[in-house]
Amino acid sequence: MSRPSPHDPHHLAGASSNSPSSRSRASPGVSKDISIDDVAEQAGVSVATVSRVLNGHSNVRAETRERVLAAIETSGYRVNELARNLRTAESRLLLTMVPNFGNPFYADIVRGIDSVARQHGYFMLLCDTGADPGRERSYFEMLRRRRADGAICLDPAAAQQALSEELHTLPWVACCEFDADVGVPYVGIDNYRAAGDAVLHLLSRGHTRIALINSGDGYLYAQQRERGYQDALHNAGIAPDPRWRMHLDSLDYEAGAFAAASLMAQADPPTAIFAVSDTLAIGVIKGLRSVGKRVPDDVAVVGFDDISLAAQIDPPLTTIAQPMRELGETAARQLLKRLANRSANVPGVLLPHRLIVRGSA
Amino acid sequence: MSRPSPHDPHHLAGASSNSPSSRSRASPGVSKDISIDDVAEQAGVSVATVSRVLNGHSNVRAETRERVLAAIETSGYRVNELARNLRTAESRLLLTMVPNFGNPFYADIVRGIDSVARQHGYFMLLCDTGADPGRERSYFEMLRRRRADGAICLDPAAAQQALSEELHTLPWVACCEFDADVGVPYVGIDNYRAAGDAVLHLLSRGHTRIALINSGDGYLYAQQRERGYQDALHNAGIAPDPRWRMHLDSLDYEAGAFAAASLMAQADPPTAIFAVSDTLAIGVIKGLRSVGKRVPDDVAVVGFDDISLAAQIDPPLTTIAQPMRELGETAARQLLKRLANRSANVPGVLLPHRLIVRGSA
DNA sequence: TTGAAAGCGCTAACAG
DNA sequence: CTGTTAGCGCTTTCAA
Repeated sequence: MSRPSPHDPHHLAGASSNSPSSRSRASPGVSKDISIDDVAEQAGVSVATVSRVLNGHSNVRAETRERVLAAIETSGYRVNELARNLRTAESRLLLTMVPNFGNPFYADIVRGIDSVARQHGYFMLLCDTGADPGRERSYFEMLRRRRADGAICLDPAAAQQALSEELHTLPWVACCEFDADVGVPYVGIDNYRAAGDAVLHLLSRGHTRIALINSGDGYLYAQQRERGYQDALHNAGIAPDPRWRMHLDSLDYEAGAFAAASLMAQADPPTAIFAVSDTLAIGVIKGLRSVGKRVPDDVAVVGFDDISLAAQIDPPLTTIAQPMRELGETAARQLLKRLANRSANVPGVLLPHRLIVRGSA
Repeated sequence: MSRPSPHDPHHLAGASSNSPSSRSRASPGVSKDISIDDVAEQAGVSVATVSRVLNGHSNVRAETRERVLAAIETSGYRVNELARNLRTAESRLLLTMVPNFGNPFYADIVRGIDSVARQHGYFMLLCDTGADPGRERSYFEMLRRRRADGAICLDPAAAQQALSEELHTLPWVACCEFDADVGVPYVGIDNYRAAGDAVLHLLSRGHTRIALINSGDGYLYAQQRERGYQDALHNAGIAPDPRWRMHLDSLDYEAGAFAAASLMAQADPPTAIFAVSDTLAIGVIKGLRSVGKRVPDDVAVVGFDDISLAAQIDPPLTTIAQPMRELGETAARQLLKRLANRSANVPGVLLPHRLIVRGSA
C-alpha cells in the first residue's frame, strides 16, 4: 500500500487547514457540515471529479485536481466515511477479541494486529469478551451487521466452539487458541512441543518431581501443554504424580500464589513447577516465598509467554517465549488475505517458540 | 436505556436463527445479502413497517409485528448498520486514546469506559497512540470523518495541546491527564494533593531524605505531582535536594530500576523514594535490590496508581490508589452527555484518591 | 396503523 | 478528462 489511498488514515483531506475559513459557515458553536457537493460547487466541477481526487485516481487533469484540492482545503471538507462505507460496502474495521485485556500477554499481540491493520487502511477495534460466549457472540454479530469487516479471536476454543456452527461463513481467524481441525484459519505455536521443552529443561537441571500449574480446560492450549508435559515426563521414564497437576480457573497472580502454596503443603512436595503462563508463574514465586521456599534453590519455576515483566521480577523468570508481535501480525495478514479473497484458502500457521533461561530455573 | 433499542448490541434481530433457511439464497460459499426490502416483501408489508419493528416503535399492529418478526427470523436478516449509520448520521462508536496500552494502569479505566459505552449502545474503539501527536491527530480525524461520534483521550496534555486549537469544537473529554484551563471536559484526580499525601506518609515514617522519580514533562500530572511533592516537603520545613528529583522518559520497570540504582550511587542517598507510577516503583524495588538495598528497611518506596500487581510484589507496594474504573465510567458518561446535547455544559470532575499502606513504606 | 417517497453522502458505471 | 446518474440500505416525514 504505497500510493496514497482513500483509506490511509494519514491521508487527511484538508487536514492541515487551520484557516478560520474552515468554519466559514459555522453557526454559533456548531460548524455546519460540508459535503462533497459543496466542494464540487466551490471548485466548479462535478462531484464525480471531487470523488476522483479524493480517491487518488489518476484520470484527473493536474489543474483540475489543484482546483479541487484548493476547494477542499479552504472549505475544511472531510469525507463522510459513513457514506463511503455504505457505498463501498465495507467498514474498514477489524475486531480483535480477547478474553481479558488486563492480561499483559495480549499487549504485543494486539499491537502486532493493530500495526498491520493500520498499514492496510483498517482500524482495529479491541473487544474484551471476558471469555463469555454471549459477549463474544455479540461481537461476531457486528460482522453480520457490517459494522466490522473481519475478526481475530483469541478467546478460549470452548467459547469459539459454542458458536462454531453459525460461524463458519464469517471472516475471522483464531489466534493463539485454536482447533486445527475446525476449519477456521489460525495462527499460534506448537503448545505440545513448547511444554515439552520446558519440562526437558527442568529435567536437564536434575529435577524429577515436576509439578504443572495449568489453567482451566476451556482452553485448548492448556490441554496441549498438559499432554506435552506428561509425554515429556513419560519419555524420561517418570510417572508424574497426579497430585502435582493443578487446574486453575484464573491466570491471576493470586491464583498462582495460592496454587504454589498448596503444592508445598503436600507430603512430598515437587522441586520444580511449570506454570503455563508467566502471570501464574510470578504468582507462584510469590507464593513460594510466602511459605519460606527459595527460588530456584528450593523450587525451580518455569513460566510461559515471556511477558515483559518476566525479566523484571526476582529472580528473573525462566520461560517459554512466544513471538507475540509476530503472532498478531500474522493473524492480521491472514485475515486481510481472507478479506481480499473470500474464497482464498488460508492455511493455519505455527510460529516458533523458544526457551529463555533466566534465574528461576 | 431499558427498552430494547436498535443500538443495543444484545438486541439481535434474528440472531437465534440457526435454520438452514438462513442461507436460503446462498450461492456456493457466499451467502447472499438479505436487505430490508426482502424482509418487507416476505412479510407482505412495506420497508417502513419493517423499519418500525426493527426500531421497536409502538405504532405497529401486534399481528403485523409478528409477521415481520417471523420474516426476519426465517430469512436470517441482519440490519446493515452501515446504512443505518449513514441515515441517522451517527456511528455509535467511541474512541479511547491511550499512550500505551501495554501499561496496566489503563486496563480498568478502559473497562470502565467500555462498560458504560456498551450500556448505552456504543462500541468502544481502543487506540494506542504511543503518545505521538501524529497518531493522535489521525484518531481525532476519525471524528471529523464521522467514523466515530466522540473520544476520550488519556494522552499527555502536551500531545493534546499540540492539537488543541483545532480540537475545541470536537466532542471529546480528557481523562486522567488534563488541563483544567483549556475548556475541554475532563475527569481525573487531584494530583497535587495525592502526591502530598504520599510525601506526608513518608514523613510520618520519619523520612526526611525523600526522592522523587517522576516521568517526563510532557505529562501535566507529572508537574502537578512534583509541585505536591515539593510543597509537602517545604511545609515540613525540608528543602529537598534537587539531586533527588529524577525525570524519566519512560514508565517501564527498567527505567525505574535504573533510576533507583543511580539514586543510590549518590553521596548521601535518600532513604525513601516516591515514584509517580507503580510500574516505576516496581522497577525501583528491583533496582534497589540489585544494589543490595532492602525495602523498606534501607529504603522505603511509595508508588502511585495501585495497579493489581502492586499488592503482589515483594514487598507489597504502598501506593496512592486511583479509582480507575470510576475514572473511566465517569469519562464515558461525560462524553455521552456531551453527545446527547452538544451545547451541554459538561464540567470537569475530580475523583477521590487514597493512600494504601502496604509493606514497602 | 400503514405505505410512498425522499434523501443521508458517497462511488462507479456509463456516456460524452 | 469530465459529468450525469443510479443506487448502497436504511429511517423518516407526510399522507392516507
